Amino acid sequence: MSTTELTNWQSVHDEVLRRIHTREWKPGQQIPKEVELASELGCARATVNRALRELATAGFLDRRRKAGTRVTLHPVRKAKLDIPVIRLEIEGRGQRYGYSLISAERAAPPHDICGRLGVLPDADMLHVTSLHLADGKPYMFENRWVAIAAAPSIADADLSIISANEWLVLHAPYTHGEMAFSAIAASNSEAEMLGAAPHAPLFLIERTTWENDHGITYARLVFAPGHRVQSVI
Amino acid sequence: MSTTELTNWQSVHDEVLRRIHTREWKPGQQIPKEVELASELGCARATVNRALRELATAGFLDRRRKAGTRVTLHPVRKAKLDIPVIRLEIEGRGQRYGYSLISAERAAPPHDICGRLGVLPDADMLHVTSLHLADGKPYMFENRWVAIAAAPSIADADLSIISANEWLVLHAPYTHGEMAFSAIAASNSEAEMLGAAPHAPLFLIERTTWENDHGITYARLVFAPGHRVQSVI
DNA sequence: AGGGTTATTATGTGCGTACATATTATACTT
DNA sequence: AAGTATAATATGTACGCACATAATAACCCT
Repeated sequence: MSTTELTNWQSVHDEVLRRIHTREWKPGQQIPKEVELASELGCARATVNRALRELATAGFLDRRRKAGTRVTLHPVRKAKLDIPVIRLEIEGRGQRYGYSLISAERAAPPHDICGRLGVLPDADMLHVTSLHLADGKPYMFENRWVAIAAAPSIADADLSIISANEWLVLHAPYTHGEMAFSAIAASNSEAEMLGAAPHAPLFLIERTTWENDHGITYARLVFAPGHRVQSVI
Repeated sequence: MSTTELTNWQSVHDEVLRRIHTREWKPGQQIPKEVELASELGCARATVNRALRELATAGFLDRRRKAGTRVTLHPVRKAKLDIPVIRLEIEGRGQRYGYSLISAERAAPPHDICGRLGVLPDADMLHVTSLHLADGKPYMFENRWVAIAAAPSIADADLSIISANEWLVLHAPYTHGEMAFSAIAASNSEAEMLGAAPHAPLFLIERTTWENDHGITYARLVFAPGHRVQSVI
């Protein structure tokens, strides 16, 4: 055994992943316990623990106290999807960002918004619609409802300069949220706004955010034709 | 200072997150160094380190050696998206899973597939099309190319029983992959297959997977109308 | 000033020990 | 046989220490 010692958690991580990929350890199979691996690889148990922990959160391993560690049977792969502010998303692609406010008015929320955000039908809300541009061309149409109670100072913000999207990120951080992707047919107004044919297939993102079970905002983001959301696995 | 001591990393994590949310520590601001926080909260530096590390990977903090730790200015929120095998996705929703193979034949790959997977135009590939059903109704149409060199034994698999999707997960684990979401108009054949109107907006997922820069498979998954992909932020 | 070298410093990580906790296996009771 | 208390065990984590590493600050020389 002239095995070079793996004394850092990264190399242990890689070695374990290698054994999983080469099927040396098969799906469902139990792998050696931490102390055994530690002595085999020539490092401390804490180091092995760190490596296996990362692999478990990544979905490659199932770990349970006393029961030990085994290779995940059906590895539920997790796609990681970065969600920057729209402006940074566009600028990051080397394009020029543009923004134009279409409307901003206080109004009572329609019924479905109440349900989504968990607010009362007579709540004081801000309804904002705007268009985001990339290199001068329509990129995304934003239709957003904001609970003013959750972010009072947005009433004073000049939303013709900074988008509600970006204002909220800066001033009303959320604790958690939901996001849903789907495909819709362009309505007449959306088609006109985004320069698409009527009934053209458009990519839709719906985003709802809360701060401690207190609804902040619901946004309906309709993208120009051809939009792709990409992600690494 | 009768502060109760936070002696586990979870509580330190929560406390730091609280200070970020309450704006006690503002975006861009530098937070106390690990040793200071440790003595303030009454725990070891390693404990603080663990908590801050998790917050950094979650995107709330920016950490750099010597420069210290500061609250992220534009928190790039990360959407986590679980990608189970289609069968489990459907069964997990309490529906009955069905599967029917449409075609499976060896063929030379079209030009665009070569580019995506990085294989030669004369490569030996398997072209599989199939339909996945939920409660007997069309759910998703799968159009897949598999590099036989990357998974030779798939030539012997009975793809009328197990879907190529599931077979590959079990027998040809990948090291990394790409996934793209978009909206398309249903082609005539897709419309018929999925029970949709021609040109109806359909949700499309394209998935490409590699094993160590060696292309394995490219899949084009077209979903029945109304499909939504949901994710938590 | 300018450019390059050297100290300083905050985070990153490894190690050994100790104890906590969840879960399983075993022994025991009825 | 069934249920219940008890022991055994693998992982989870806290701690203190040491050293590695990267980035900045200070210094020095010309």
